[in-house]
Order: sequence, then C-alpha cells, then structure tokens
Amino acid sequence: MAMDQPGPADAAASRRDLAVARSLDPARVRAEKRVKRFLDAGFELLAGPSGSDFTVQEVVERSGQSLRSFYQYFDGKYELLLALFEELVRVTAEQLEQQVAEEQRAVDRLQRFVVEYHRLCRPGTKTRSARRVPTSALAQFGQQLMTTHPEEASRAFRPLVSLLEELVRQAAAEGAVRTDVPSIRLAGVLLQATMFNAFAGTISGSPGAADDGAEEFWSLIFEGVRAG
Amino acid sequence: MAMDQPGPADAAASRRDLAVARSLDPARVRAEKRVKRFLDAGFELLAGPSGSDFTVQEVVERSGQSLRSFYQYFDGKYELLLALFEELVRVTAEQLEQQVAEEQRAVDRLQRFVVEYHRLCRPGTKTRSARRVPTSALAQFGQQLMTTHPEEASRAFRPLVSLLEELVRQAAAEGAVRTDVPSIRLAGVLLQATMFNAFAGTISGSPGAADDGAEEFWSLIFEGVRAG
DNA sequence: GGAAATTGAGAGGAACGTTGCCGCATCCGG
DNA sequence: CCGGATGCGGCAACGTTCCTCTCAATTTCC
Repeated sequence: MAMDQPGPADAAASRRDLAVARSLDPARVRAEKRVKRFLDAGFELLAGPSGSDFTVQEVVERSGQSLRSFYQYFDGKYELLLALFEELVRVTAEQLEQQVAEEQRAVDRLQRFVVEYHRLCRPGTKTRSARRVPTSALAQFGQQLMTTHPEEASRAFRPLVSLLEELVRQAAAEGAVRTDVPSIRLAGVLLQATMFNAFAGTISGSPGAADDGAEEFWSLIFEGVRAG
Repeated sequence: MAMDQPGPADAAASRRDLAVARSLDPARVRAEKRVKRFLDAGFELLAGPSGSDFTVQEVVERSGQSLRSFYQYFDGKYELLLALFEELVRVTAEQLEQQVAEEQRAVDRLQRFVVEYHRLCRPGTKTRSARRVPTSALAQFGQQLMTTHPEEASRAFRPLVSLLEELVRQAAAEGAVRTDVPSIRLAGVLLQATMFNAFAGTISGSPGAADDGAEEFWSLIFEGVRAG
C-alpha cells in the first residue's frame, strides 16, 4: 500500500514511511502491516459521528492490537492524525490526477479538478473504492494543523498543491486563466476556497441539499461575482 | 438565560443578551459584570499562543473569580466558547457595518466588506479598540461548530450573514453583481471564502507576508479566475 | 535450541473538565 | 435588627483521556 515514488522533487518522506522505517528490512513487512491496521482503524473512526475526537483506546481496540504497539509506531495521537491526513491527501491527489487526465483542454482539467475536489470535500461522499472519505473531519484537523504547524501543513498539502498548480499553469499557457497572479497563489486560493466551500451552506443557513452546488461554485470562481 | 425575541427581524437573542436590562434587578448588574469578566478573560486567552486550548482554570484565575462561579454562569467550556464566538461575530458585524457605511456605491460597500473582513480574519490584526481579535483561533471553533452543531453555527453567524446579504442585494440592484445566484447563497460563499482565505498562503507554502493580499483576493472573487 | 527483539495486558500518572461540599459574605423580607 | 436564602471562594474528588512504564509471553533470528 505504501508506495514510494522516486520522482524528482517529491522526495518528501511521509509520516507513514517514517513509522514503518523504524523497523529494519525483514521485519519491515510486519511493521507495515501493523501500521496499516492502525491507519485503517483511524480512517474508520474518522468516518464515525465523532470525527477526529476518537480515543486512542478505540483505535487500539478496533485495530486488534495493543496500546503498547501503538506508541511504538506513533509518537502520539497527533502523529496518527498527521499520518492519516498525509495519506488522505496523497490518495486524493492520485485519484484527481486520474480523473483530470480524462479531459483534453487545460481549462476543462482545471474545472474537473475543482468540481471533483469540491464533491470530495462535501460530507457523505465515497471514493471509488467504496471507502468513505472523512474529508470534512480531517479538514478540521487540517485547519488546526495550519494554525499550529504551518510548515508541516504545507508539506502535507504538497501533492494536491503541486497538481493544481500544474493545471493552473497549463490553463494559463492556454490563455484561459489570468496571469497577473502567480499560479502558486492562484492554486492556494482555489484549493482553500474549494475545500471549505461545504461550509457556505451551513453559514448561510440554507440546506441546499438538492444538488451539491459544485458547478455553481466553479462558475463563481471562474467567472467571478461581477455581473455579466 | 434564554429569552425569546418578540421583535421583527433583528431581535436575535444572543447568548449575552443580559445587556440593556439596566434598570432591573441590581443582582442582574452583578451577574452581568461577572459574565463580562469571564468573557474578557476568555478573549485574552484566545489571543494567546494556545488558541482555544486554554484551561477553565486559566479563565477562572485570569478573571479573578472562582470555579464555582464559572459553572454557575456557563454550562461548561463549550458554552463559554460559544458565547465568545457569538460575541465576536456580533461586534465584528457592528464594526463592518460602520466601515461599510462610509462608501457611496453599493459595489464599493461590498468590496469594503470583503477587504476589511479579510483583514480581520488574518492573524495578528487588532480592532480599532486596540483589543486583539482572535479570529483565527475562533475560526477553528467555528468550523468545529459548523460540523457538530450546524443550527447553532448558523444562528451565531446570522449578524454577519444578514449584513453581507443586504450588501449583495444592493449591489445586485445596482446591476454590479450577477443575479443568477440567490443573494443568500452568494453571501455564504463570499463569507466562507473570505474567512478562510488566510489559509491559502499556508497551503501553498508561500509566506507572502509583505501585503495581506486583500485586494488581490477581492479581484479574484469579483472578476474571477478567467483571463481578461 | 537459545538469545534477543517484539508484543500483549494491565497498572498507573498527569492533565483537564466537572461536580460536590464547606464556610463565609451579602442580600432581603419581616 | 435578624434569620433564612442566595451568591461566592476555596478545596477536594471523580471520570475521562493521553501517555508511560513494567512484566511476562510470544515470535523471530542465528
């Protein structure tokens, strides 16, 4: 499950790899297996009603392992949440990269990214692997992460940011996107606005459960608020 | 503690609506004073490095009162945070309403709202009353609130939403803002995007501490991402 | 087969939110 | 002026949660 990509600039050692790397080669398989069981249990609990407020005891019980093992592989609950966050960002970026590749024009790829990621960030969506994605629960942890440890947050978001920035760059080269703002800034604003847009309905108090409003959101982002 | 509002529209019964009960019981004055001391202590602690992770003990000590009194006026730490959140939204809405009134055209009022609220939501800003506003700390609680208690969150945000929705309506009547999206939805998206835009820099990993990027953000929101 | 590492089970400590108890002060009707 | 009621500070205690530690059993490796 943990695959290393020997890509050029992406040599960021993820938390999961670090946890696994605590054991050496022969025992590495067992260690990976145990770490995976903790991560799976964490994802299941994140999908629950309590969000990220689960107990380490729950993780331990659900993983069928012991507290002793947990603290051997993770420095604490924070490290587990960080590993879950990185893992989720990583698989989300992979999924989006595949979906985006279906589009021909750069603008369409950009729109596809925003729409699909918007849907992922709405609570109650499932991935293609039928595993429920607790994006909204992890968004809360992500926000906490951004305020308390900005550098780690930036590092965790890198896969998504890199992908989106490349899409923005291509769309700009196609002449479809404004170029008076650096593409990295554009990517940051887009990602943030998309990720937290699920809260817009809650803020305004309107349910709007009929459609998810992904296309409407894209229209607002792409064409702006100004009257046509 | 919970009073119903017989008023027409603006009578949102806030958690701290003990105010203006001036000529009533003298005991009420004392109670108000004590509540205010707890709230002030809470605001000071929110401005600290720990954010909303402060201890009720700290609140009690800083307010110079007792634990016994705290639990007489608040059902728990959650209720205190909720009261702080509502209070902050209330005074922010009042402040923005005054600033917005300085502009003549409806579009300028809308821009002024977005730019000023954007600045408020950046960490490290101060209000005109020289009291530090822990908006970023409370944004985290606000997000948690939106996921766990959407109705209470919606109610707490009402002052800001009502003001912004009115500004959008006026700008739409002026023909400056698109009308194919209900103004309440537009207000929700605008408020959310503005409030969390401070995280865009953290996500993209770019410091960007030179300017706060409020005008750039407004440009992106107003004119969109599409190439001119 | 035996040494060494790893794991499971549980005890327990520290921090925090919350409640209960006691004693004192202040208020209030008679 | 007074006696109960309420408010309030100080303090200890309880439950929960995160985390550390010990000890024995098991597995792995040579």
